[in-house]
Amino acid sequence: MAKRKVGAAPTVYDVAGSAGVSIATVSRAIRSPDSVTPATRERVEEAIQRLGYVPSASARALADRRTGAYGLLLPGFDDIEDAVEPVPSDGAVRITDDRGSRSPVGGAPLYFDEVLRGAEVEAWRHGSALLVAVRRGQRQDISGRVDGLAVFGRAMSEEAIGQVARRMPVVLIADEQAAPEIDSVSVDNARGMRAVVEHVVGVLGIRDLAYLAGPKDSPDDAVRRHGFAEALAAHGVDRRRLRMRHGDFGRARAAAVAAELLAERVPRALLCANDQSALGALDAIHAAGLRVPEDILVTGFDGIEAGGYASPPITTVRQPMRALGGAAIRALEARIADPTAPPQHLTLSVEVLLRESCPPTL
Amino acid sequence: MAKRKVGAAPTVYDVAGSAGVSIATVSRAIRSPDSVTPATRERVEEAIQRLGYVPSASARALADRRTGAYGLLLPGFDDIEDAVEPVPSDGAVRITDDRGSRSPVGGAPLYFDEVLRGAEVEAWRHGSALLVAVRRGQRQDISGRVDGLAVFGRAMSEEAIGQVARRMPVVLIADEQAAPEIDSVSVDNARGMRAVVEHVVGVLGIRDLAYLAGPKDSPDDAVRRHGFAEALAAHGVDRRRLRMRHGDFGRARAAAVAAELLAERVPRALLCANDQSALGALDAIHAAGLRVPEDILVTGFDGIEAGGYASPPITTVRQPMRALGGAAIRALEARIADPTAPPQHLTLSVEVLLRESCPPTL
DNA sequence: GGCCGAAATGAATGCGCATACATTTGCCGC
DNA sequence: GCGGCAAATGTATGCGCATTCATTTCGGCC
Repeated sequence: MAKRKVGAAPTVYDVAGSAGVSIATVSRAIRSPDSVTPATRERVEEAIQRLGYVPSASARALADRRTGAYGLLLPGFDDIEDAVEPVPSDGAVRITDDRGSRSPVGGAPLYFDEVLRGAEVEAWRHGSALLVAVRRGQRQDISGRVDGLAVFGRAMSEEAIGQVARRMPVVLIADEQAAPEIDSVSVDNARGMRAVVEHVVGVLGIRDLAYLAGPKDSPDDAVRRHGFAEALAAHGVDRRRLRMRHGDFGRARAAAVAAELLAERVPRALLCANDQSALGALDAIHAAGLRVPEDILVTGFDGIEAGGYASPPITTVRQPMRALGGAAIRALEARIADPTAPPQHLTLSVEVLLRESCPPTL
Repeated sequence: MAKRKVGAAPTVYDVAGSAGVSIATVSRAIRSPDSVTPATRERVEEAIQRLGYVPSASARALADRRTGAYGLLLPGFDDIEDAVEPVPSDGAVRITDDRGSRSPVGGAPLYFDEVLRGAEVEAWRHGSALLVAVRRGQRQDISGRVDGLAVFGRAMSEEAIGQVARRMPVVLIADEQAAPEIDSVSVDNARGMRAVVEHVVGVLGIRDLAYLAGPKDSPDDAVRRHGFAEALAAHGVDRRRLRMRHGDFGRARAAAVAAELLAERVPRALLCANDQSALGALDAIHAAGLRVPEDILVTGFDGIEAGGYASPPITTVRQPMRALGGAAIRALEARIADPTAPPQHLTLSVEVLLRESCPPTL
């Protein structure tokens, strides 16, 4: 057994010594097994096993001039910025009456989980690792750690994106209004929303709609709003009859805004820019003593899990989250393979899920 | 401006040349600004700005002998293994009647998202990055990329964990039955479940219970089951009157199992090992035409978002997911700081959220 | 058996950074 | 104005690996 400092991870040198070959041979046995005699290869592999050798990704990255990792930048939320103090169990279990509160446990939309998994699987398929970062300030430190960066819409300022894009491939996720020269993958928000409106207006024949939009600075929201407007126009619905309010994509705010809107007058259908808003709208509707779908129809957008458990379950537009994450990584890989190709903008198709809050027929 | 190959990322050498100093000074200006004259520091910083220099994490890791990254290993699920083919939008939007299906959109529990964020925040607070991997085979390749690994319960075989633990700190998340010599962080499953039973039996005075457990090989489930049994014993409830069935922590299976159980006889309360199971139980209960909580009480465990949106909202035990992730990273940091300390096993406290499915009083 | 070319292997170098050690600069007091 | 010392800066080396180029080994063939 080769001598090496205990505690330190074994290196190629240890393996080489142990197998009685040079480090070059060890390296080759790993990277291009065919370029090495079967006999020596076996000796090397045996030594690797024996020592429990694992190549240092850092050294490899340095020599290769690529890190073998991609970064995924998720949006942060105010309450996410702070570390949460872990409370060790002291034996007591707090018991809380949580009836009526229905507070979202995390506060943050949990739907990034799916995107993350999609991205991770694709990255590893390609032999790369996935680094995750949550937006916080403008840290671009990750750019020194990865070969490419997938950025969620609004997770990074345009300026910061431009900075990073100068030194490595960047792909924008779910941000259709992105700079046209930067690759992007998104879902077909406009068509999704249009399909919903088509259903409500075209199929159900309802012309008395209201729209609960997202924040004014959200690109997603802008696109959905646009799809909404298009469909209305196509059906000759008077824009002036349409009432629209802006929320913040959050449930609480949506409930407040919806309440105002209902107090004014109850529309036959309330279309919401996302599921969280739709859940908020339901809160307000229930509070007003109205029934869904009898008195008012509600639709959401995103396909979050909770939407299917609401009462009634919310008609929504399901986004292919997993595929979105995978597509983002593929876009990075493609960009690395051909840095000179024109910018790619991939749009994934969505699916309308008709549920009780806005059924197939009335 | 210093000459450098275009396209290549600038290095310390470029910065040094541009600022008219040596690379050592550049390095110091970055790492320990105080050890450098304010004047030179400014020159260096200016050059860094000008060139858009970002240190190579790989080179730094090599020199430092630490990567500055932690790994988080999430459990994978069968359907996660495969990459999802992105479907480009062809203009058509599929419209599906999704009434009654209530299919979870992703299939996978989305609650890792919270843990991930907790871990990421804590890691970055410490100046480290977070690498995410999804279980798939036994790949320990990540061990060459990180300084420590946080492993979710069941995300890795015991043997593989032992392997990795030989070369770097490992902390187990939510796996209380873990090898005692490996650090772990978990939530107080036993006390949480016990508190629920205390409420049902002690406060509500119900003695006719059934338990819908998770998979037999789940450590989490074992612990919850144990807490359940303890509380029963404490209240002198006859174990033989208790009916228990094993599910798989999934909703569909739970619905099937619960249906069997109900067909046999309807208990006054059905306690479930997790929220997904409780949702499944609700499905079966509704299908059987029973009312919750009038005919039967239901409780879950985990505090997933959907539980709060169910009809009725499900009483559950909320786990501090975010804190759990943060605590895992802290444990790694502590272990790195003192490799010789005895194994630490941190248990975070949980909270019972009483909601309509099992209210504070009847 | 000896020669030649190809395959296998080894030696040496660089990737970008941190740092130990060497050198220079600056400052103080006399 | 100079010695002496501390602070500032520079030089050189190694981190672990991939890879180029040099060297050795092996086969085939005459």
